[in-house]
Amino acid sequence: MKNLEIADLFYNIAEILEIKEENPFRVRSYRKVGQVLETLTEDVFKIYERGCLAALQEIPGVGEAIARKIEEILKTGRLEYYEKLKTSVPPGLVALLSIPEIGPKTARLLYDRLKITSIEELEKAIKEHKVRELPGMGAKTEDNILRGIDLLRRRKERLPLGVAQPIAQGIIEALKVLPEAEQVIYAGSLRRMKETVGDIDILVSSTKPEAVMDAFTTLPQITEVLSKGKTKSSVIAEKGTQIDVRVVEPQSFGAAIQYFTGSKEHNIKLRELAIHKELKINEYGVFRVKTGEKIAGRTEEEVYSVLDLPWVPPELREDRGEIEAAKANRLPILIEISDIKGDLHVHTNWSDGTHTITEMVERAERKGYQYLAITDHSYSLRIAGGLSEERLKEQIREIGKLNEKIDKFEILSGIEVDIKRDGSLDYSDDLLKQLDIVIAAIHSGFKMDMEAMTLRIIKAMRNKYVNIIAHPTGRIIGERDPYQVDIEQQIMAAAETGTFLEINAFPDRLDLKDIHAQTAKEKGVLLCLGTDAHNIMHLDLMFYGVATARRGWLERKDLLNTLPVEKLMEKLRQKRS
DNA sequence: GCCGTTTTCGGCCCGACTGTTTTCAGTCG
Repeated sequence: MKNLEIADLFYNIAEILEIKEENPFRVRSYRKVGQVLETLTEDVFKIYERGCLAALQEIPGVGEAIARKIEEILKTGRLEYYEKLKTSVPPGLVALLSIPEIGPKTARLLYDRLKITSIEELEKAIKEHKVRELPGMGAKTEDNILRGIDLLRRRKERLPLGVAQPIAQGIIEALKVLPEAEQVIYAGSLRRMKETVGDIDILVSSTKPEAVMDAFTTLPQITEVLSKGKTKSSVIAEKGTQIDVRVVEPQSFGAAIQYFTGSKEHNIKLRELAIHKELKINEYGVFRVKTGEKIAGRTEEEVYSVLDLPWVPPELREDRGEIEAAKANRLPILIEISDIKGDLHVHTNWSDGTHTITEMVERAERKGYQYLAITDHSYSLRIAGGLSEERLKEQIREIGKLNEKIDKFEILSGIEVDIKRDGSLDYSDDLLKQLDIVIAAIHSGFKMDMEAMTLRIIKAMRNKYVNIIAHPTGRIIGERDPYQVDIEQQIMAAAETGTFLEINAFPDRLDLKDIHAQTAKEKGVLLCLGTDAHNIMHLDLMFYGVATARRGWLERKDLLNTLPVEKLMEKLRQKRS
């Protein structure tokens, strides 16, 4: 079983235990292990091979009991404990938990009293008004559960960051004009720049919260109000997106941003730290337990500071070692958008882009870049107007002429060359040699098995003219899974051959993803950012690439295109010599 | 079930909203 499957298994255990009203901390332990396994870059099996149970117990949240369970899963492909546990609860009952409004207590009650074991049976019981007869239930609860079922059925996948961010921005603009609203900001996974966002959290500081709530719940883009209180409301807006708005007093704004930015795991760790210092953290501030005195809350920096920690950038707040790093004063100095000196993956109307080389260059200059790599598609990709050898030579000459005309800016002639099924490239080495930069990528034959795909890419890396592998796993978020490729081997091969790996900044891709970028950095691989722009507006997508790099703990030195042009050219030529 | 600059045992994050209650339990984030 793979990491994600094992994680799912532990999640299931947690849910069943919850229905059985087991010790909630035990439930949390299983859930925690699920979360950790999901974000682990190394295969659990490899960890186990390396050092058996002891190595497994190095994984945070894994103790002796769970290590033994993982061992059993790896050895036998199943877990006896889980198989037994499953039989103790009707299978449909766990599914009820996925309905918003229904938690373990309600699920249990529905089963004990009405023998309900599926969503369909629950619907039927509600229509017969049987649920309202149960203790603690009423007509309104029945309505809410029905609405929950409806919500579940039309619930969308998590939104890609590139979709959620503009929606949030729109709401923020609308709230900012309110005279009652002082500061407005998005928090949650959006502020942490996670690649997908479940719902949008917005935070407002105001001394008149009710006025803000009234205005928010009546905005034109809102289609449904789920709940509305004095300081907190939830609504459904464009594309079925849930938006939660929370209002706090200005003197608590910092504590509230910290609290609502999360992640949950990060915050739990912080609060545990606070307890050791006899402090209590909530969304209103940091308080002394004994006296109730408030000692921080206006800014986020204050909150971290009273815990003797430096401020932690939101992109790092995933409980993946950032608190330990902060304690030791070893937080990375994350790359900023202003560190980016140029875009290294750009298409023009020579292939499937919409704008000319000149138009792209002008836009890049206006963004303050020092260089731009023109990397149109290669011949195999006919559908995208891939360049023939002749056309590419022509483009090289054209770029040469343009470079003579401009000052203080360098246009790099490049290509996004297709890696063919056998790992060979679309053009001869003689032609590749004439380019400043060669990006290699896979655009066809996605369905190869892992071994073949990995070899295919590694073979391309061994070509001394290939500088960069573009979108190394080929995923399209929410649409296409990554191709089967051994990412660890790919990273090792990149280190060995002096090839760079791209973080494709296009928000549907973000490929490499955060945790893989981090692994690459740790293995000494240099990464580079490219927007894959097909028009001038796309050059602005660099924002999302930088966010992904930051989530991967990358610093300026870890990225190719933070270098000034001379150093960049030097790096690009290194592999050839 | 995990974990340790209080601890190898006894803790384990915190509050808003809702609906059903007459003071609170359940759910959610």
